[in-house]
Amino acid sequence: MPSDDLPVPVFSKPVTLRDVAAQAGVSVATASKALNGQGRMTAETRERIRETARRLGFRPNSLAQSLLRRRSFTVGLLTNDTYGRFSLPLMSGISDALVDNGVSVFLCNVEEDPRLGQMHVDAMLDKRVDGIIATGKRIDRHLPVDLSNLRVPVIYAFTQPDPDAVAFVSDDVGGARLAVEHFCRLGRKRIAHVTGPASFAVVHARVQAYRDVLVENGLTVSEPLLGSWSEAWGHQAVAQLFDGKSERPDAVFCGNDQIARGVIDALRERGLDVPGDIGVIGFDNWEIVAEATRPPLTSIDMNLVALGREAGLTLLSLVGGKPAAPGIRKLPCRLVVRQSCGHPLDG
Amino acid sequence: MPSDDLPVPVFSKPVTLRDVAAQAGVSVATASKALNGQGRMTAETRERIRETARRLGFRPNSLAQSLLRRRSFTVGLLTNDTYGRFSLPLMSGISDALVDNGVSVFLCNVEEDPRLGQMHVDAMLDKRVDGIIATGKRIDRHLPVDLSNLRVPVIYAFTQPDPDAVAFVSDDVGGARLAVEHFCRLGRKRIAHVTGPASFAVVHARVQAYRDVLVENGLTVSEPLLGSWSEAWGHQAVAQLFDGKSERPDAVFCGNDQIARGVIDALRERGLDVPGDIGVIGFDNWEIVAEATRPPLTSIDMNLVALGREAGLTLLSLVGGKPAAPGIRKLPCRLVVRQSCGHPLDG
DNA sequence: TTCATCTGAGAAAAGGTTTTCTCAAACAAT
DNA sequence: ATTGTTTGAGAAAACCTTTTCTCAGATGAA
Repeated sequence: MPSDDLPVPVFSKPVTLRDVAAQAGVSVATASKALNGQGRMTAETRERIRETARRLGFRPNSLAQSLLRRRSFTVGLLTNDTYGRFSLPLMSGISDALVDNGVSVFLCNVEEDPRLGQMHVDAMLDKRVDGIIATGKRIDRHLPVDLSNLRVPVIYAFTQPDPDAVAFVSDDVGGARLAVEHFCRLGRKRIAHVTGPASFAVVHARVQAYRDVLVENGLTVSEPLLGSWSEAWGHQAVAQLFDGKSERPDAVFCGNDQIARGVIDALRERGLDVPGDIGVIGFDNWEIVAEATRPPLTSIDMNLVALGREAGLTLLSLVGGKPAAPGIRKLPCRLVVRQSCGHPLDG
Repeated sequence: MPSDDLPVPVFSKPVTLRDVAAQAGVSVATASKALNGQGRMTAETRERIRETARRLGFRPNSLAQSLLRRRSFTVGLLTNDTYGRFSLPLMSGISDALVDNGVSVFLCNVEEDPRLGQMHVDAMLDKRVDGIIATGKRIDRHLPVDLSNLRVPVIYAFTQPDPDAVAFVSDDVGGARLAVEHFCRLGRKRIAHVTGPASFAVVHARVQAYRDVLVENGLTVSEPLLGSWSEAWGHQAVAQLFDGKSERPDAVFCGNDQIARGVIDALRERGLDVPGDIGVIGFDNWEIVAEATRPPLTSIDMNLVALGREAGLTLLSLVGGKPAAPGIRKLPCRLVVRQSCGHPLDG
C-alpha cells in the first residue's frame, strides 16, 4: 500500500518557488511572501502555500537569494598551515562561530605562494564571500596575500596582521608569566628556560616575561637556552644544563611541549625525578604529547578554539555593519596543570 | 605626478558587465561575448571591450554565472575529524586536486551529530555545490549523515561508504604485508605484532595479513597483542612480550606510530638495542612521531594526500558527467624506511 | 450613492550573466 | 535591379528569488 502523504524525495531538477506557486495556485510573489512571513494574505492562503512547499520539499536557491541580497552567508578562510598544530583548533573555533549563524566556510590553503594566494582571494571575492579570515601557523609572519583595501571585512587570527586591521593573537607574554609564576608559587628557586630559535618573535616575548617574573620574585635569572622546537633539542639542552658549570635548576619552563618531552626524557635518563627533583612546564598543551609524557605534562594552553570563535564572531559583527576598533587583541592563555610541575614544596 | 594608466583599485561597488559595456559603448550581450571569446565581432571591438574590462578591473559575478549555468564550481567537504591526524593530509590532497581546477571547497565538520550533518548537507545543496566528498577519521564508521539519493555526485574517502557509492580507502592489508615482508627480507625470524583495540576493523585486517605473511615465510605465528592506540600500551606490551613465558621476538610490527614509540622507549629502558636486538616498524608514518623516535621510526605511510587527490579528481570527472564504477578502491601504502627496522642480518 | 480606506494578491523590476534570436547593413551573385 | 548570404551587434529570455508597486474588489462612513 503506497503511502501518498510521505514527502517524495526529489531526484531530478530541484523544485523552485515557481513550482510551489503553480501547485498552490498563486503567483510566485505571493508564494515568496507566504514563506517569508511577509506581505498580507489570508491565513488560509499562507498555510496552503507553506504546506505545498513542505510537500514538494522546496528549498530556496541560495545563489538567487545571494545575488539579490548581495550577501552570501559565506566566508573565506585563508591559511598557510595544512598540517597544522595551531590552525586546526583555530579553524574549529572559527567554524563553530560561523555555522551557528548559518554561514559556510570556504577553506583555502595558500601555502607560501603569493600567486596561489591572489588566486584564492580573487575566487572568494568573485563568489561574493561576506568576509575573510586569515590564519597562519606563526604569529610573526604574514600570509603571502595582500588583504588591504578589499571590498569585504577582513580579520586576522594567529597571523601577522596588516596595520589598522582587526586581529586576534594569543597573549604569549601572559602565558609565559603563568608558567613561571606557577613555579614561583610552588617554591621553585632555580628556574631555567629552554625554548625555540631566536627567529621567532614569541621566543623573545616569552624570554622577557620569564626574566621579568624571576626579577619580580627576587630569583636569579639564568641565561635562556635557545634552540629548535624539537624533542632532540630538549635532550641536548638538558646536557647543557647539567654540564656542571652552573647551578642545577629545580624547574624548567619549555617553549613547547615537544621540547618539554625531550627534557623530561633526558632527565629520567639521568636518574632525576620529575617533578620531585625538577619540575617541567611546557607550552601549547598539545594533548597528544602532553598526555603521553611520563609524567603527564603541565602546559600552557593558548585557547586557540576560543580565539578562533572570537575571530569568527567579530567578523560576523563586522559583516553586519557594526564597526570594530582596529588593532591587535591579545587573548589570555591558561595553565593546564598535570603532574610534571609538582606540588608546593615544603618550607 | 599621478599616473593615470595604472589600474585603479575599486573600493565601492563591484564593477559589473553593464559598466564595462557602457564604457566601451556596446551592449552587455556584446561585452559578454567579447570577454568569453564567443559570438562574432570585429577584432577591434573585441579588443576594445577587453581593454575596458581590464582597465575597470572587471570580474564576473560568480553567483550570477552559477545561477545560470547550474554549476557553482564549488564542492562540499564533510568530515567528523576536526583535529585529525588522518583527515588533514586527506583534505590537503582533495584541495589540491580541486583548486587546480578552479573549484572552491566548503569545509564542514559534522562531529558525530546527525542533526548538524543534515544541516550542513542541506546548506551545501542550497548553495548548489557541484558535488560532495565525505571523509572521516575511521574507515569502518559512517559519518552521521545520509548521502544517498542526493542530486549531486558523492565520493567517500577514508570513511565507511554507502553501498554502491564510489569510495577510496587505504589498503591496510597491503600495508601490513609491506611491513612484515620487509622484516622477513631482513632475516628476522620471531616477529611480534602489537596493535590497537579489536573494535577497529583495520586491526583484524592487519592481523590477518600479518599471519598470512608469516605462514607464507614458514615462520611461527605468535598471538598478536591487542590494546589501545597509545604509547602507554606500547610500553605495557613490551612487558608482556618479555615476561619470559614465550620466546623473545627479534622484531615488532606496531599498529601505529605511537605504539611503536612506546615499544621502542620500553625496549631501550630494558637495555635492548633497536634495531640491533629488535627491529620495529610502525604504521601511519606520522612524521612528528616517527622522526622524534630514537632511532627514527620505519613506518607504513597510507599515502593519504594521494588518496585525497584521487578522490577529488574522481569527483570532478563525475561532476563532468563521466560515469565512475561504484565500489571501494583500495590505494596502496608505502614503506618508509628509517632506522628502527635495521639492515639485513647476516646468515 | 459617493468617497475614502483597507485587503488580498498579482505584475514587474531587480540582481548579473549567458545565450538564442533577430535584424539592419553590407556584400556578392544573378 | 533583385535576391541571397554574410557580418556585426543588439534585444530579450533565462536562471530564481525578493520587494515594491499597482489594482480590483470589499468594506465603512457620510
